[in-house]
Amino acid sequence: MDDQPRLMHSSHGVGMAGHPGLAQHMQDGTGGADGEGRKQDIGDILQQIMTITDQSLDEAQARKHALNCHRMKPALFNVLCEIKEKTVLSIRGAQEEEPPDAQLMRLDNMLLAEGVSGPEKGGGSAAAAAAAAAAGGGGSDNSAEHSDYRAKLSQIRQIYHTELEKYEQACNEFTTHVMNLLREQSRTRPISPKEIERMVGIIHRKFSSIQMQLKQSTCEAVMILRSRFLDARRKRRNFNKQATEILNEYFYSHLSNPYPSEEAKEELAKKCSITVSQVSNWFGNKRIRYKKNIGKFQEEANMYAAKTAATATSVSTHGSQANSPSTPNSAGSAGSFNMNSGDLFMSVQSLNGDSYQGAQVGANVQSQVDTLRHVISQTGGYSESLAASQIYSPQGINANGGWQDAPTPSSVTSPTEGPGSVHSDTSN
DNA sequence: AAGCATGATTAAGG
DNA sequence: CCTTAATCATGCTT
Repeated sequence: MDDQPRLMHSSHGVGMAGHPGLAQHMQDGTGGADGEGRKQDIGDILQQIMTITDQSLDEAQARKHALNCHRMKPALFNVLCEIKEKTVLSIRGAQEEEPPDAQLMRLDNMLLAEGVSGPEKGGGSAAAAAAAAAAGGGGSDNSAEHSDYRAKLSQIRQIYHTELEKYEQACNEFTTHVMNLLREQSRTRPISPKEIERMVGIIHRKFSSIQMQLKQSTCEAVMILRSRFLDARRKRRNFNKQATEILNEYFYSHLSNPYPSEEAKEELAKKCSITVSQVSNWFGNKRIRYKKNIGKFQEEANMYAAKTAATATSVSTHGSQANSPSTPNSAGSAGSFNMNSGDLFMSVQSLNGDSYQGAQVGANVQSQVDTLRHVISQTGGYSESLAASQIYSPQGINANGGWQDAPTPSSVTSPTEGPGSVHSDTSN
């Protein structure tokens, strides 16, 4: 429409030069009395049709008008109608229904599942959650990566929607345009509503194939984003120091049974701002690595044991005020434990042997026991290596490597080499 | 760059 | 589904 002037301008001269006087000839309507004349007339018309593309628009318009006014027109129209009647059946038979495209359905489903084509705002976060669930295990991850992912997804979503809208609009425009054309043409040639319908169908199909491309590329983009997101998850980042501290604290204060319950995991996860599955991972790794090389973790164990022991004792002595993570005087308390480590060890043993199976109170006691034992082992390590090794070996880990069904600590194993060979690496 | 530390993943077992 | 044990892949330190 916009380029009408351009078209007119460019082809004006050609049209006029190419067919001088044709219109005038038409309008004159030469004598229809004899067959010769009629034949020639039709020949002219055909010629005109064949060369119609060479004409400029206004010229064509004029011609069209002339044609409409031509006295032969109704007859010609009728003939065309007859021909049409005969052919329309075959046309209709050729193009009927189309099976719902499986590919398109897949794409639609995926886009819906990704939240790209779903409802407005909730879609993005839902997709992120879905991705998280697919990636990890469950639970909502609360991190920057997520928001990043979500932002990118919504960006994709936005592009998708604007493009889709554009296509839809273009499709509608084109359809109405074609329909107008057809309607106009229906004055000159027979066009049934069915035909228009069919045309519209064709247009829609064409556009929907374009839309499918859009959907496909959107899907691809989402997949890429997602895989990158998953890679980013796989690409580990160390937990921050505080989180590690909390986890270690729990681990070493539950050393005889370092299997946090679901609730405990949740709480740890919350405290460390990581997911529950990350907590599980951490404990899994920690257990296995600790068990594999207890000696290596000795120092760490002592540290955390002393720390929690200090807080624990401060709790038990001072009653309520407890949770200052910065333990006041870990060294001092360790020193004081050093004095009567033997007694404590005895009591620890008896406690450990009797009371920790199952009950919550037992577990509580047990954690204290663990803590104390660590402190003892630490002090023992400093004073006498043999005691330390004896104390250390029965950490609930039996010879088989089991943690739960550890035998009573009194059955101290330890041919010199056990995990208890502390003296060598405490200096490290 | 090498080597260790560490979070995540996977296979196997219960 | 949870655990262990092995392994991967990366981060950090040396």
